[in-house]
Amino acid sequence: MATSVSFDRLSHQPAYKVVSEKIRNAIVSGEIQAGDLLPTETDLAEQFGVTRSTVREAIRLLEHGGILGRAGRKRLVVTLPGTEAIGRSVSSAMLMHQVTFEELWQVAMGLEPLAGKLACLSATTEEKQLLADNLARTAQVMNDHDALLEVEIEFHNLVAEATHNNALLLARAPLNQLFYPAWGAIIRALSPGKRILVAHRHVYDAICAGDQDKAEEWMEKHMRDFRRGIEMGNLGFDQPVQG
Amino acid sequence: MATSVSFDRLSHQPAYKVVSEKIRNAIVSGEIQAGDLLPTETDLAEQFGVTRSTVREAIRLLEHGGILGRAGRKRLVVTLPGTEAIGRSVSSAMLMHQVTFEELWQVAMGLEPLAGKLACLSATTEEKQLLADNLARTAQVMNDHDALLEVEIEFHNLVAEATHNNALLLARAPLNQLFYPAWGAIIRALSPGKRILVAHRHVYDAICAGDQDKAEEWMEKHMRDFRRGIEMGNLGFDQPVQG
DNA sequence: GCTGACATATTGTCGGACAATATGTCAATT
DNA sequence: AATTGACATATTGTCCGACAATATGTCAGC
Repeated sequence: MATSVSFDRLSHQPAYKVVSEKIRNAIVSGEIQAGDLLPTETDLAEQFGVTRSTVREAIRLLEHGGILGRAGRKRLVVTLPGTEAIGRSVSSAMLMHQVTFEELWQVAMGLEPLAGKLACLSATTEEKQLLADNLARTAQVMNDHDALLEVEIEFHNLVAEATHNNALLLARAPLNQLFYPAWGAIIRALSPGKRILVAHRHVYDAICAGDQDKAEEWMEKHMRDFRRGIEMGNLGFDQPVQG
Repeated sequence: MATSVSFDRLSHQPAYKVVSEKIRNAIVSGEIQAGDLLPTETDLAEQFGVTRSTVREAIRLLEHGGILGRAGRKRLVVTLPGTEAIGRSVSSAMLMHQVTFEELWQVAMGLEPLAGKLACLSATTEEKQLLADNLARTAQVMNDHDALLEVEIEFHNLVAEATHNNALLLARAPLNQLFYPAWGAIIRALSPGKRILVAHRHVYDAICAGDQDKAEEWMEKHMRDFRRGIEMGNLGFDQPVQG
């Protein structure tokens, strides 16, 4: 017979990918710190023994993940991928997967109450103050739909940040992004300023009092309101979210 | 006075970014379906009126997000970014943010029990069968650490898939990836095969019975075991996760 | 010390070139 | 008829060199 030996499928990775991986490793392993400037393209090209074009392609590969950013729109800088970068890429994936409001909401029901609960444990006085400021502004703009949307989103972000849990922040970033337009539609359709303010106030009180159960419970109520809002506004709860 | 008019800060986006955005839009908006072949680089260059190098950089930008993949290592194909692609990019972000086990675990405590609960509503008989198969294999390999790790991870993935909630799948992908090594360490240190099997079995039973509360509860117990494992194994519960 | 002029460095874009490899075509062979 | 082989073609990966636009640094002059 002929097939006595079998060979591994040899993987001829393109150079730009190899270069990209090397740079990524140097970054993730901490060899290059966040905030450091990357060597110039010409330098990198020399070091790796490839052309500048190849280096450029490698860099683009990393740039989108938010690992690399520009400092003053020239030199590239190693950056911590923030929630925006992650939110963008994951939420566009969700869009392509035709995720429905219901699916999004279910995940948010897992994460937002959790955020409220955890915030009770770790919110600093500064963060509590920011929440208080937010509440005050909410009370003022209750009838201005656009402004209300802003403070509503901000409130949830503040609570999430108060958890000091980066994993949570990154996980909920895409949800945030996708809910944005939906919240806007609900607010315009139902003017739920009052209900929002009440729920937020309870969550805030709970956080200040360190009452985890109450924070969790009111966050949950708040999210259920959101769901009812979509249903009542006939915004298509089982429809794919729109970008 | 001089400042009667004010000019917008003109944003001179580099061409490769513009091209990348245009392609991305065409994809996300559904103008190009997943599975479609992208035009060749030369074509794109002509259409956009730029050089091939520029097009290539634009493509690299999208390639990393998993939106574009290769068909047979030549032509580029529009692809749905799967959980692997998302998992990779988000988990590397979490690594850079020095996320601790505790933070990860907290998020998992929000998502895994939720997955169990939702799976009760939507698991098909096929999926239940897959879970049953997994349980059978788990019983067999209980003392083989590597194999046990595999089936353990698989079980959680199967439950998550049984929810048919893409948002949930994408959100938990990075956690999965980061827990992997930790699970391995726990299993090697404590040989918790028995406890794992018991918990899995209860979750499975609950899913088959459609008992949401029970599924949620046992998933929670299972995750608490995981936490105790890290603590008992002295694996540094408040330490940053290692890649 | 600040300003402005100037040199320099770095990125963004272009154009062309070539090797390696898939893909398609078509005749020759069995 | 199906397979094989030879050949032309298309497409990607990589290289080179070039230039414009723009930050950045330097240094004289006020």
